Amino acid sequence: MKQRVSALLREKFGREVVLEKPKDRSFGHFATPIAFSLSKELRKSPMIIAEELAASFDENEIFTSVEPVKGYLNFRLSENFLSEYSTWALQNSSDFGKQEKSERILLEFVSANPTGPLHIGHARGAVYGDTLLRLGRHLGYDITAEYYVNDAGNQIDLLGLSIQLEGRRNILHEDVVYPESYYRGEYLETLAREAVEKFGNEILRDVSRQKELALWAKDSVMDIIVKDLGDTNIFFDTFVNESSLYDDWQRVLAKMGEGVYEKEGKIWIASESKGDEKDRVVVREDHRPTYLAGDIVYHNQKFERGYDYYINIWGADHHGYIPRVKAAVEFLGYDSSKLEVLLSQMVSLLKDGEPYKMSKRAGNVILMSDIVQEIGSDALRFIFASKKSDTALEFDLAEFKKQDSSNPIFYIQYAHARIKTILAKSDMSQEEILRASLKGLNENADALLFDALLLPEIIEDAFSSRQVQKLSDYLKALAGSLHKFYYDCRILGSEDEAKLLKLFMVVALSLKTGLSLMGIEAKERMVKTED
RNA sequence: GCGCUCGUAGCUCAGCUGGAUAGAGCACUGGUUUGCGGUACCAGCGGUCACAUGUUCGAAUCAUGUCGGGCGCACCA
Repeated sequence: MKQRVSALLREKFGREVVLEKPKDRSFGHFATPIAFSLSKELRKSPMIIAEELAASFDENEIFTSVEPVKGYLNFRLSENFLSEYSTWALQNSSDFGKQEKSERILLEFVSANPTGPLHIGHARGAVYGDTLLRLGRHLGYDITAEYYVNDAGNQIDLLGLSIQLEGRRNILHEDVVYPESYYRGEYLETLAREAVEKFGNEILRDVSRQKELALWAKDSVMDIIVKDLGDTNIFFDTFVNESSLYDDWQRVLAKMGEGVYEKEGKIWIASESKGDEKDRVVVREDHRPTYLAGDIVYHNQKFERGYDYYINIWGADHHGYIPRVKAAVEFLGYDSSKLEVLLSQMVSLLKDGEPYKMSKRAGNVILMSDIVQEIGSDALRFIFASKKSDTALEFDLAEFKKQDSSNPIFYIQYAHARIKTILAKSDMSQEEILRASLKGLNENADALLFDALLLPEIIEDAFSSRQVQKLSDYLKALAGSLHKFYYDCRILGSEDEAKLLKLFMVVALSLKTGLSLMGIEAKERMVKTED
């Protein structure tokens, strides 16, 4: 809709025109402050320019009026245009808001180490990434969702050790001395039991078999992770194992040429020359590669696969890591501006106003699966997709268990269900409703229709700004408009029943499409559940 | 100390590529159709947009500085 308007104005004025939503709907559907920017070059007051511009519009199919107000140019869309657009949207419902972008994008997210189940922080990045993925695909981008599995290095050794400790203590009932760092959590005991079944008790005692144990266990851990993700409708196309990349290390090292050098028996990357704080070690004196080495090989492999654009979602505590990876990408001969790193900030949880208690059995970490069990996948996804990903977030679980308007996900679902219920109750057929024209609606109905038709713009904006909360904010507002309209206006039995039902269908289409882009299924009706 | 980031209503947060009177939800207070799901709706209360200076016709938005919070500053991932 906005695209059509922009295109028309661009043609008319010969330049990009800033289109905004008027503060007050009574001004019109769209507005532009273009007269302000023209006033300098034309040496005339914005108000006069606006008046002249407004007068220059002929009759056309899109606008019913163009009015100058205090220097702004306000546009009102014609009923005809809105009505036809609505009919088109309803007839092509699965295409609503779709576009034909063609870039190929590699989106890497979650990438949590295969050393334990996902916690609430991972969940946030996962939901953020998956929502972007859905938005991007809706816009036509060809996006690959990828998970990078850090299955090499210290953390894997630590996993083996941790399973042994847990098994020896809880299964073999031995006294164990805990080292400084090891993992904890209920899943370790489960893994230890499975290991004993598969390999026998010795696997828990033999220090030399830690690696073997860990390499077996990490696959089981990945199964847990994949299940946790699947339970919230998050699925990956590809998994890349760090361990599979190291064969390539010498070649990649050579490829970086001047970007790497030897000093003190180690190999360094000259990242400082690319804006990093200092140069970094990539291979230690004992020839073991550092974590960064793995990421360099991985990013090389990514770029060799030849995507148009690369997006990584990282925990915000890794933000200092961005310059060195970008430096490496440049040394490898690629354009680092094609790599965008988005950050997902920390999450703290409350329950009824009190800090959420972390269970010892979970290893003092709030597990994603526990929260999904408590409030459901829909609520979890909604919470994380409704706040800017890169600012710290605190939320109260209790708020999302309520079944009234204070709970946004409930509120939106209820709006959708209300429409479905009333459509089911009406005697009119789908065909009859679709045939109705949306012309001649009153002001409130017109406003509701316009709001519902804005979804495509919201999707585009949410994706291109990487701010997925714009979608949830929109859905909340649209649901609010619907509830209000419903309260004010009798639908069934009214003269305009067909029109109003059609209007409601457009609203339902937007709500349903928007929710599905958030990975949430729109409900046909609300069922009151006991807490 | 250095880097990044945030500071908007009592609370949780929008708004930030500069634009019309700064918004929403929660909380609190008071209301609502003898009608389609009241699981809803309406109204009220509440702000020096952390502070200062600058740029501009115009600043919550941009720049610089100050103060305050978070994160990072590994040959750990």
